[in-house]
Amino acid sequence: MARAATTSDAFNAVAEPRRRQILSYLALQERPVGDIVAALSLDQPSVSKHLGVLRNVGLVRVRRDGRHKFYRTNAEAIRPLHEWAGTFERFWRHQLSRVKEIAEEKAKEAQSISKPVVDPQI
Amino acid sequence: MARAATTSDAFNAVAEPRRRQILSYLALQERPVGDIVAALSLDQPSVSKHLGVLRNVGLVRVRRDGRHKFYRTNAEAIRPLHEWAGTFERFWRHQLSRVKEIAEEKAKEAQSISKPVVDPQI
DNA sequence: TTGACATATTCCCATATAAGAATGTAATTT
DNA sequence: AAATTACATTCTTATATGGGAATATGTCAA
Repeated sequence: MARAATTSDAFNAVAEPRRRQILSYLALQERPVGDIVAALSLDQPSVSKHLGVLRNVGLVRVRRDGRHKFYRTNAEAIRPLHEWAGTFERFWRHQLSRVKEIAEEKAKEAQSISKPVVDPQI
Repeated sequence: MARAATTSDAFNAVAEPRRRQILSYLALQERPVGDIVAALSLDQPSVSKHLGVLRNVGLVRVRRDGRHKFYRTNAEAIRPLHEWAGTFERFWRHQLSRVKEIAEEKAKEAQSISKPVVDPQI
């Protein structure tokens, strides 16, 4: 079996850096394809293809106006990703506090070496 | 150019569902490879390969003990993902409030139809 | 040393990419 | 209708994948 399609879910879709750029660009305001091309200096077909992937997984929405198509990011679709990553938050907090503890222990050691047994308070 | 390597960053690495499972499993406690194989019912070579990818991008750490290797997830490495997704939080909040507004407007309409012009307060 | 156990690596294969180039399609203007 | 503008699709190509099977490596035990 090969790698899962980029269109299989939001996780695969946002693995591509340009698609993340596009999402950020379209989060603030809807934009026609040409603006994305200009703003991110990518080729037009490339942008259309990336937008196709993003549309497929619901990460962007389109609105047509004459010969322009306005795309905007559908932030809701990014939420599952945020939530999945969020389930690890308590773990990285623990890790951080362990790192802190160790750092503090080391600092203490260093202190007791440089200042042998003089004036423990302060 | 082909798709970026799964080992190019955390985004690509976690795009694979089994690797996300492994990360969740190893978040609570370090585990030898055999436990992962049993818990997720995957083939051992498959697990080793996934662990290789995760190790490459710093998503897991290893400790050897005799002929066992204990893996644990390095939650810190998931943080950038959480933070990137988090930059869209205010947008999905806005979207939600818009949806709410619309729902409330509709409810109001429905109400004014069923209760024509009777007692607007309350 | 031999053997058993735990994990890693290699090879093969079907599949999917992303970029680039070229072409297609749809809507608008002249 | 012809030309133009704005996007989308198709084709090719180099490259990477994940699973399965087989094999290699490393560590301990008898």
